[in-house]
This record gives sequence, C-alpha cells and structure tokens, in this order.
Amino acid sequence: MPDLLRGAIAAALGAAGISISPSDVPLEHPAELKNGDYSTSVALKYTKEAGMPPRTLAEKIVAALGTIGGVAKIEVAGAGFINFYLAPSALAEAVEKARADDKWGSGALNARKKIMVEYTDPNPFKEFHIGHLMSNAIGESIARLLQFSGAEVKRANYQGDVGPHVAKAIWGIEKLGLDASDSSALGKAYAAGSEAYESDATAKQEIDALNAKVYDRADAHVNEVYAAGRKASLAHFEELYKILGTKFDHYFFESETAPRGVALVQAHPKVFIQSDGAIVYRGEDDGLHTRVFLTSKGLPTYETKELGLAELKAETWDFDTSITITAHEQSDYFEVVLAAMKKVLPALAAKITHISHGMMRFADGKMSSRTGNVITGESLLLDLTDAARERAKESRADDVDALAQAVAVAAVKYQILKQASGKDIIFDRERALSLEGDSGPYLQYAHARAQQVVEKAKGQGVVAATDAKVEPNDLVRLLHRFPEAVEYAASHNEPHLLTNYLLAFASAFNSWYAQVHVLDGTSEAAHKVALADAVRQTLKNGLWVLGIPSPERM
RNA sequence: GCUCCCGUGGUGAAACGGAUAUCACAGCAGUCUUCGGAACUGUCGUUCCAGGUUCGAAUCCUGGCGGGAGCACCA
Repeated sequence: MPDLLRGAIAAALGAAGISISPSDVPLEHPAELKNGDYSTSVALKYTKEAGMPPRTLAEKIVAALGTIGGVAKIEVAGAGFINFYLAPSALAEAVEKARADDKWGSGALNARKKIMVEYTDPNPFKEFHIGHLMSNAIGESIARLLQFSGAEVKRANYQGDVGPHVAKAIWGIEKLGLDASDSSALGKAYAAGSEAYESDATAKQEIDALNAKVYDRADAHVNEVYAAGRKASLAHFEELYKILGTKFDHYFFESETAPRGVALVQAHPKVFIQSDGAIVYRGEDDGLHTRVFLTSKGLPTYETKELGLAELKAETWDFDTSITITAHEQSDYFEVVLAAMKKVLPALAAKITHISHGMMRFADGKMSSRTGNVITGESLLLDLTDAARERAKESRADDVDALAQAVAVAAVKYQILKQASGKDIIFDRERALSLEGDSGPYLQYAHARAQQVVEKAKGQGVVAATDAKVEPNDLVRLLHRFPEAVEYAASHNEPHLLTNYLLAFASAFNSWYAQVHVLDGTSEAAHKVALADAVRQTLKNGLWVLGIPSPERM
C-alpha cells in the first residue's frame, strides 16, 4: 500500500507540473488515528514550486488522484495535508492475514543478506554485569529484527578469556584459597585481585607475572586453575543465556584472536609503529587518537585482538555485514580500530559496523542488590524473578516459576528496549521492578488475555470470521500498521521503535476489550473473536522480535 | 584542554522538519469479582537559554549554560 500511494501521489504531482520520484514522496502514519491511515505533506513541501497555496495544491492533487483501490476516502486537512482512509475491506484483509500467517509482518528489507551480530560479550572470571544484560537485550532484538526482515543471521559472542582481569582473578583464587570451579567465587576473587593490583606493589608484580603465564601457558598449575575457572564461568553464562532466550551460533575467545592480531600487527610495521617502547597506531592522521596495540612488554591489547577477531569471524562465515554491539564508552576506541583495519584488512573493514548503547546509570548513587552487593545483571534478574513470583502465585499459570522467569525477562528487557539504544538508561529499582503500566508484563498480559478469549471461543464452538462490513475501529487500524512498524524498526536497527508501537497497540486492545463483550452470544461474536485472534498473533510476533516470551496464561 | 553524545510535565521516556508535543509512573477522581483488575475511564502538568534558517523547529545551524563518555600501554 505505501508504494502504491507514493506512486499515485508522484503521478498526481506530475499532473500539476512537478516531477518527483515516488521514493521522495513523504508518506507517514498520522500520529492521530482520526487523521487517517496514511498521510502526505507533499502539498506543503512543493507549494513554492507549484506557485499556489498548499491547500489549493492539495485539492489539485486529490482531484488528479481520482479513486484508489482499497482506499475509502481521501481528504485535504489542516494546513494542506492529504489524508488517506483505508476501506473496511482492506483492513479486514489485514486482520485475516495476521491470523493466518505467523510470519505476518516479516518483510524483504534484508532479504538474502548474511549478517553476523556480536553481542553480550561477558568476560570469563568476571561477573555478568548490567552492561552485558543491556548488550544482550539490544543485540538479541536487533538479530531478530534482521531475521524477521529476511536476513540470515548468525549470533556471535566474543569473550575475554585472557588478559589482566584473568590474572587478577587467578591471583585472588590463590590468595583467598577459593575453588576455581565455583563460578560464584570468581567474582570475589577478581574483586580482591583488582583491589590489590591498585594498592599493593608486590601484588601488582605477581599479577603481571601471572598475566604473562596465562598468555604463554607454560605453568602447569596456572593452566589448571585457569581451565577450571574458565569452564565454570562459561557454564554459568550458558544458564543465563537460556533464561534470556539467546542461542549463540559462534563463540570467539581472546585467546584465539590474540595470536592472529599480533601476527597482523607485526606484518605491517609501517602502519603500527614504535612509540615509547610500545607498538601503536597513530589515529591522528584520521582525526582520531593514538592507541596502543602491543604493550612495551610485547602483549597484545584489546585493539590487536579486535583485528584478529575480524579475521577469524570472516573465516568462520562469509558474511555481508558484521555488527558489533557494545557500550557507548567504546565508540572512540572502535573508530581507531576500524581506521587501522582499513589499512591492513580493507575489504573486511568495509563490512564491519558498530552499534553502541548507553550506560546504565543509577538514580540514587550505588545500587545494591538484596544481598547488599553491587547489583549485577544476574542479581537484577533474580530480584525481578522474586518480585514476579509473588504475582505468579495468584495467576492461572500451571508453572509458577516458569511464569515468574518469563515476566522478569519481559520486565528487564522492556526497560532496556523502550528507549533509543544510544541513550543512557537511568536505572530506577522501583520502576524496573514494576510489573504494571508501561512495561513488558503489560504487553504479555494483553497477549494472554487475547489468547484466553480465543481459546474460550473455541470451547464454545464460535468460529472466528472477519466481517468486512463492520466499521473498522482504532484497534484494527493500528493492527494494520504492524508490518510497517517492524520494517521501520529494522531499517534503523532500533528495537524501541517497535516497542513504542506494541505499547500503543496493546493499549488499544485493552481499551477495546474493556468496552466490548467478545463472546456475547450474538452473530457479531465471530467477527470479534477474529479480531482478538489477530491481536494475539500480532502481539506474539512483536514480542518475539523483542526477545520477550509470550506466556499463554499469567 | 580536545573529541563525541545528551538536555522534553514532579519522575522516566516518545515524536522520518509537519496537524492541538504523545505515553507511562507518581498525584487526584472514578469503574467494584469482568469473556482475566498485571486492566479500563477521567483529571492535573512539559520542549535549558539567546539568536538564525524555514510556509512550518523539540528536531537543522551558531553561541552560551548544564550533564555523561572517551582521550597510551585495561577491556
């Protein structure tokens, strides 16, 4: 429909002596439903070229448009907008499509593209913190947006299993006599090592020595502790991915990318130069800043490993695009790495893009979990699950724990995905734990209601059927916008654009549901059940794209 | 100091340069066991400041003020 309208409008404008291509026709969904299903501001834009007032030009365009199939009414409104109102039959068709096709709304925007999405990226031996949770929520949703719009997607997770943080954790394990195979002890060990590194010169030397041993793998005991800790950490992360609904296709580790990166750096002595004993890339030539690639001790930094990662990714899968999702604080770093990569791996550098998300900031200073520790992604999820369990006990769900978990995931992901991903999130415990209003559970609840009324209709033998003669309401008009809402979000790699739509849509459903009685025993029930069924499937699709589970009862 | 990002009701957010700036929370007033109240209805209240571009600016440009991030051997 959008393309059809753009073409017709461009042709009508041509009749008024102005020639533009259909793709340049501004066409939008009016924010207010009373202003129609589609609207264009061409008459306002080209009023000068046409040499007539906007409304006069708009009238001329409308006259030239004549009638369009599927459009019931075209009118000039406001300063010179042209509004299009779809015919009941066209909207009824959308309802039927939504019911019949569980892929309804999936498009061809990224058809046949091969895209690798790298996100989450926690570090073994460290805790799964809130930044990882944010990266996971955003990355998973972008991966699904891409999939839903036709792309072949591979999910990648890149983890720092070597480097100073590992040495700090191993030092802590040894000093505190902790068990490396206990994932919950690793966070404590890292904290101890990290603190000692700053305050104790002897400890600093010991940790630096350990770091070298982790890289050269020559010390049998260190290797043993390292292997146990790494294994425990990774197994624990898998439990979290399962709860969050992410299944990675590829895992990359810094222990693999480091040697590749070093080889790349050493092979290009003109690009990576000596400076104060270190090997650096001078980003100033590209308007950036200098960054160290090999330390004066000869060890690779994150920058060098990133080069090796790019090469390793490309060997693993022949992608068209590789997207990396990280926190905003790494944006400048990433630009320098990309600039360097353009010099040594130009073809590959052109395929790599970076999306950054904001930081989680705390509304009231340091945030603590219920155990008094600094809040992590994991503790947040646990706290939310506990809060949700209280509600779940009074629900109609068969499995209270499963529901509590599904609601907790919805609550936390929604918080992250409701706003533009580049912006910081002000974390408010009360708000994050809230299961009402502008929240993930609100969307789930609307879905569960629709699901249950459809099931009940089946039990009563009511056969759903859309009646094209019924005057379309706001709910139907919003439903019709779903495919374009997904495409809009996908084209910007912005899940929040879909979240905003789903909230408005779920809200319209709840209002409608409060006003009408679906199973009222009359002949109109069939039409209403059909609409509820379309809402059910559409919310389910939308929640899937956000990476949020949609329980049938709650 | 330099670079980048951001300033929208009491709070948190939305708005491809378009229509009366939208939504939620909190507040206030209601719906009172309904096909599911994790819901619905009503109400109160907002674009940091000063210029500029435009038929039209929260949005673009310039200059302030305020906040955040980054800027050499961490990731």
